[in-house]
Amino acid sequence: MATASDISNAELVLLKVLWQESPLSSADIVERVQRHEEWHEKTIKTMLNRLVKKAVLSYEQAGRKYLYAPLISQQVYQKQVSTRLLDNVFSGSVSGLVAGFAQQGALKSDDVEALKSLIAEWEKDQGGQS
Amino acid sequence: MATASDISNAELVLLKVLWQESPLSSADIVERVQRHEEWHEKTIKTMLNRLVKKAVLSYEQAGRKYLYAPLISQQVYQKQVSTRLLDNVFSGSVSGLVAGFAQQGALKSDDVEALKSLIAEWEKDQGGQS
DNA sequence: ATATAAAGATTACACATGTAGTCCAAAGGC
DNA sequence: GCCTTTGGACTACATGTGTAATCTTTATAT
Repeated sequence: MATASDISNAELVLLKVLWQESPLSSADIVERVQRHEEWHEKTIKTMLNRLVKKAVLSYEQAGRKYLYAPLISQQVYQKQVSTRLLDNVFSGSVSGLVAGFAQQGALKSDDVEALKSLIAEWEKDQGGQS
Repeated sequence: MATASDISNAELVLLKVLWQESPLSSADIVERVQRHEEWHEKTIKTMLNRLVKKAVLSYEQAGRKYLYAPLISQQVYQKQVSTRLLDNVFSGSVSGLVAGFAQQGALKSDDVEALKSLIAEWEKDQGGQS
């Protein structure tokens, strides 16, 4: 099974494209990737191949082309990498993680509103559950 | 300058030891690392060497030994990796990141209390600044 | 039909990383 | 003083990753 730690930074770029829209042909992927990265077409195709081998992407044949699609969802990926960061670097402390962002001024007012809702949710569950 | 992305997972283990206590001799580092990891002494010494070359660690000579110390603080490291995760995987949305944890039940009541304080701080600053 | 272009498969190569082994010099034990 | 151990330096080697070029098989344009 494909785990997020098997996905390199460069590969993540392709995955992001496919999270936005899939399935896509390699030509489409190349075109979209090249909007932001100066990567050679051959490079991108190599990465597509490796991602298929790693079972991160699937493909279906359409004529003589392949149409690629992600086998791992963005949600699952996000969960995996953020959990690893949390455990590995912040000893499991969510607030420690957020505190860093607060210091850097990375907290936007939208974030704060969303955090308040999350906290309210959490407290409701807590009341119901405990 | 040493940036957090130059530090591999295995190397991070050594760095964590030195964040707890430094400077330490290689023998001490080996001993502490081996409390948790089954790594050969030679392996650990190779990594020490590489970390020095990468300017992640410094050393001072003490007789015929070296005493190693981190050149990057845990705070700076945490900031770098969490910012990279945030930008790269969550498009800069702190609340998106936290929402994932909330779903997984990774939020502890300590975290929630700490988050409330952070929010209160943030709102105070906001009032003063805007 | 033939030459060319396009898709994917295969091969290439340098640098990073995990995982040690070997070499050499200094320190200590006896 | 000689042998063994210990510290660090250097060497080794497989696998992963970034970055393509070449090969092979069609499809297509003329």
